[in-house]
Order: sequence, then structure tokens, then C-alpha cells
Amino acid sequence: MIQSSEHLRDTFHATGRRLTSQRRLLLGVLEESDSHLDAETLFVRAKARDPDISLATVYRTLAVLKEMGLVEEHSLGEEHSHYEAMRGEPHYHFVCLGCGKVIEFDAPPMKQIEEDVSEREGVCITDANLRLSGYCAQCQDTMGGQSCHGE
Amino acid sequence: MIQSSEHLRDTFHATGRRLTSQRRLLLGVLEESDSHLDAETLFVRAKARDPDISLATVYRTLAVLKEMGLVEEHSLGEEHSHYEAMRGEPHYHFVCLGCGKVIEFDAPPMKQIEEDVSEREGVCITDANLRLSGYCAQCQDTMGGQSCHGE
DNA sequence: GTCCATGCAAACTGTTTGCACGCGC
DNA sequence: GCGCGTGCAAACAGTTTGCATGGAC
Repeated sequence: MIQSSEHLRDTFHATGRRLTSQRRLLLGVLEESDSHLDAETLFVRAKARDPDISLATVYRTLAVLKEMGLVEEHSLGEEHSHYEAMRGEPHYHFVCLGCGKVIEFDAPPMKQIEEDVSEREGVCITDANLRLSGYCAQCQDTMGGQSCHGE
Repeated sequence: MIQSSEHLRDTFHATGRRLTSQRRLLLGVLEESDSHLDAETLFVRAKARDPDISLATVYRTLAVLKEMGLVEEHSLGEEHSHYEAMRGEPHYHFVCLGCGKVIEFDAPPMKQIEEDVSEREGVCITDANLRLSGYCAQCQDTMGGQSCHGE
């Protein structure tokens, strides 16, 4: 969901917010980085360009961007949150328990699951979060594959 | 995965661990409770029966039970973790953003998704975590349904 | 008797907040 | 200039850890 600078300003304006240099910087770092950043990493990378930016601003900005739908928050490693800039198509994550690598993928059958659940339970679904975990190809090699499945 | 007391002792023994009264108590509370408990709630309920139990023991025990596969950890409310006793069949969760209610459901198409991903990406999947969020039937009524979907 | 498990309190991590100043508009 | 956004430091919540004692086996 990368936007031109003017459009971006409007987007902020529309909700009574201001487009500050810090917010622009943080959005930039998020969009440049293909991977999923945690707040600390985002802070470090932003600080490299603006040494005065504070961690509190990172958290506050992430909250704002999330509220505006420009950024998504994930609990990938169970521990702390990771954030990524929205790029339109919904997608899900596979996390390698060996090396921490994250693979994104789409899963068309999810539509079906959502429909089933929302019909059967009478709920309305606004968000779907799917996280698979296991071992990536490299890690399986490294470990001799003994970690794959319980059997 | 409810076990008899003797079998339970063996299960602990097999990994060089001991079956203490606290561990038995915590497992009991987890199994009795149909819902998903956070550490604090589990602590309070356990404390009602054994006023001397400490929160640290709750956390240490949960870590052990998780490692033994007797208990599962979920990040349901994004904030802090929830735990539930394993009951065999895998299942997924819907969380109501309005009232926090959790609905469990099964989703057969998940099998297909797992196969697709593991084949396409060459990974081996050991765990699948699916969390849908939205609004339950009651909350939709209460709010006049204006919260359902973006449209 | 050995050694794991516990209780307690202090430490730690990730995140949030109060306040005075600064900057977008 | 008004008011949101910022930096800083302190507060906070959830979780972990060091240490001496207690209990399982």
C-alpha cells in the first residue's frame, strides 16, 4: 500500500493526523524492508537516518499506522510483535523454528474456512491470521530431518 | 490428553521430571476449565486450592507442560499468552474483538493448505496456528452491525 | 541423601504514559 | 498560534531468574 507523498499527507489529514518527518521515515524503513521488523529493529534502522528519533515514537507511530491500515502487526515468534507494511494481497506466514526465517504464502482455501465459520457460528470475520511453523528446507538438511513430524 | 495419575507420573519420570502436588493441581485446573486461561487466571484459580502456590511456579510449570506437549500456548488477545490443555483434535480459534469470547472450531481445509505449502516451499510443518477475529453474534446485535466488514 | 521443584523477591523485556517543548498546518 | 506529535524518563505488565529451603523418589 505504498503511496505518493501527497496522497500520504491526505491520508493522515483525513483522520486529523499530521505527516511528520518521523512518520515518513518510519514508513519508508518499513516499506524498504521486505522482511518483518520488530519495533527495536525498526528503531535502530530509523535511528541510523535520524539519530534523534525515540523508541516511544516508534511504538506510537506503529500504533497509528496500524489503526490506519498501513501496517500489520504479527506475533511471529510468540515473544514480541513484528510489523510489516501492507502490500495489498492478504498473505500468511510460515516461521522456521530452526533459523527464524519467515516465508509468506497465499492460501485460497482460507476463504472457504472463513465462510464456513462465519456461517456456522453466526460471527462476522474481520481478520484472519494463519501461522504455520516447522523447519525450512535448509534446516531439515542440517538436522538430518529427524525433527520433521512426530513420527 | 487427560491421563491417569500413574500414567502421568510415568510421563514426568520419562523425562527426568517429578510429579509434584503443584503440577498436578495446575494440570487439574487447566483440564477442568473449558476455556483458555492466561497465567494470572490459572494462578488465581490454583491459589484458591493451594494458597501457597506462587506465580513463578505457574510459569515454570506451564513451560514444562508445554515442552511435554500436555498444554498449548496461544497468543489470542495479542497482549499476553493463553494456555489450554491438549484434548487431542487440533482446533483453531475465533476471537471476538468486542467481548473477547473465544470460539473453537475445526477446519478440514487446513490439511490441504499445509500440504500445499509444505510441497511448494519444501518445508516441513510441525504446527499450524489459525486465529480469526471479528465480532460474535451478540456483539453484532449490540453494535447494530456497523462494524462488520469494511464495506 | 540426592537433586529437582518451589517460594520469594528482584531483575528483565517489551511496551506505554506524563510532561514540557517543538513543529505541522 | 493552536494543538498534535515528539523526546525523555519513569511507569507498567508479563515473564524470567538467583538463591536458599523443601519435597519427590
